Amino acid sequence: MIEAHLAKLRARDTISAEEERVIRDSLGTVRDIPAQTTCIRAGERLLVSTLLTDGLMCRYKDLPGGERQITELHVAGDFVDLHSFSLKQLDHNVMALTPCRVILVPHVKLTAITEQHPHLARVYWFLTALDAAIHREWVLSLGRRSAIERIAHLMCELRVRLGLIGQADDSGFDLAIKQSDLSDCTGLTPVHVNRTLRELRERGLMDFKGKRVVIHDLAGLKALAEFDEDYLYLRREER
Amino acid sequence: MIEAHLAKLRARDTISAEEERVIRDSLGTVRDIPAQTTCIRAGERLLVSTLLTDGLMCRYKDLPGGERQITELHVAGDFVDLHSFSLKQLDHNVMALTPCRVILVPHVKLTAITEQHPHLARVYWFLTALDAAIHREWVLSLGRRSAIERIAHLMCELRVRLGLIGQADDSGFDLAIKQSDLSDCTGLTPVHVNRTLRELRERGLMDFKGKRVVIHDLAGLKALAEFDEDYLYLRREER
DNA sequence: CGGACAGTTGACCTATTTCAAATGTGGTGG
DNA sequence: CCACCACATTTGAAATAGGTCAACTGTCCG
Repeated sequence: MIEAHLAKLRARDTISAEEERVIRDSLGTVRDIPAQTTCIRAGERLLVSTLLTDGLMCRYKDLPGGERQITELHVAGDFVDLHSFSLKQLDHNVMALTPCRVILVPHVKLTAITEQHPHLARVYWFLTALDAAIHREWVLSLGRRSAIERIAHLMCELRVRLGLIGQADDSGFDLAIKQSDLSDCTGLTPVHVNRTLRELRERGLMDFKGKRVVIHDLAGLKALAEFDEDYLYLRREER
Repeated sequence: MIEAHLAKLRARDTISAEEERVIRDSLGTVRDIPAQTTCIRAGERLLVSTLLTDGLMCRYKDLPGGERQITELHVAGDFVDLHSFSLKQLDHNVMALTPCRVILVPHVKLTAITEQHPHLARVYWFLTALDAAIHREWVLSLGRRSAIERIAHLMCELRVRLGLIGQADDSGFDLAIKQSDLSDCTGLTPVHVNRTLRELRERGLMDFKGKRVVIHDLAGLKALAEFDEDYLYLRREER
């Protein structure tokens, strides 16, 4: 059930059998969340963190006028709000984009990890630093990349992150979200996302149709996005 | 020398005398960095983290074409690359915007803190989560706010963060950066930043002239930016 | 079969960019 | 103290990427 999570960790550091046991002992309630459901709201007092085991979730913020901005997408194996352990309440909402399954991990268990398993604590600290690195890449995209570059870059990111858990390969991956969700990730309008996807199709790079991304020219897509996966910290290190 | 840093921590949690001593014992070399100097480059292997005690620094990423995007500004008291402790190398550069003084903190000292002072470790974990929260607010700005809103919002953020260390009040604060730096924060062109600053001045909200931000109408500025300081986590909590 | 909603397209609009030139401004050397 | 240089700021005019509005076309599901 947490294989994707362990795979994500083990791509970045060594997790001992003992540490794996500690992780498993920390797992609490399992919950299923229907698609399009906001499950955590900004400002709520939180006593658990949410580990996503199946489905696609997002974090988003919105403005009084109703504009929405997604700040990160989450795939299976991601701790969608590990940072709520430090923050106690979030500055953003969390929503299931597809039907999701999650495991709740009590903050008291995380506190115990910081007291008794410092290396594992550092690994989880790393995970939150990795989220921040992804945020920075999105800041760069939103600030300095064109519409087509932003979408191409996001697709490259998703391909790598889904690939880590065996849900993507060079030919593409399933992505059961709406074009308007994509527009909320990229700071564009749904209409312009639609036109830009057509452009990507017409350039022979990729096709997003029927909840699947089909990559026709991965090298070309990466080149357009100027994609450099260093920000995903895929190297194994002693953290 | 680290009073600003302690003030920043103590605005968010209780730091005991013992913990303060541990922090002081972790401090290494002091270094002065001239304005406009990049002191940390993406990809460098890092064994120390950098605590800023005086001046203004930024983290930035750039694209092959030369476009630059600043991902965060740092004021005195900030750990500009505490996350390098987890990440080992950065996905971005760090540059002094003004003449700066920093203290280097060896990662081995931080490791020791995670082994021996779990509460302090959680406080530092929190600091990196706070940086991520700031990143998310910037994602929202870049994705969904107009030029004038972005600049107004950034000024509101700086006023609060500088205020915490006694370097800003309701009337304004010193800000010794160029308009082009502001454009790199907000994803705009320097020309448009200039026009937008004029608009802010003409609306009687604020004036950025001679390296100082003079706020004429704080309430109006906040209203324009739809500024809500919750994302800066100013409440004291047991972390 | 119908209704709701996602995707698609066209025509027009505008915020921001681009390009280019003019005007400060602060520091340095003579 | 002044002249000059480099560089930041300011302004104008023209161009464009992306937004807005509105209609039409799937497509899925009850």
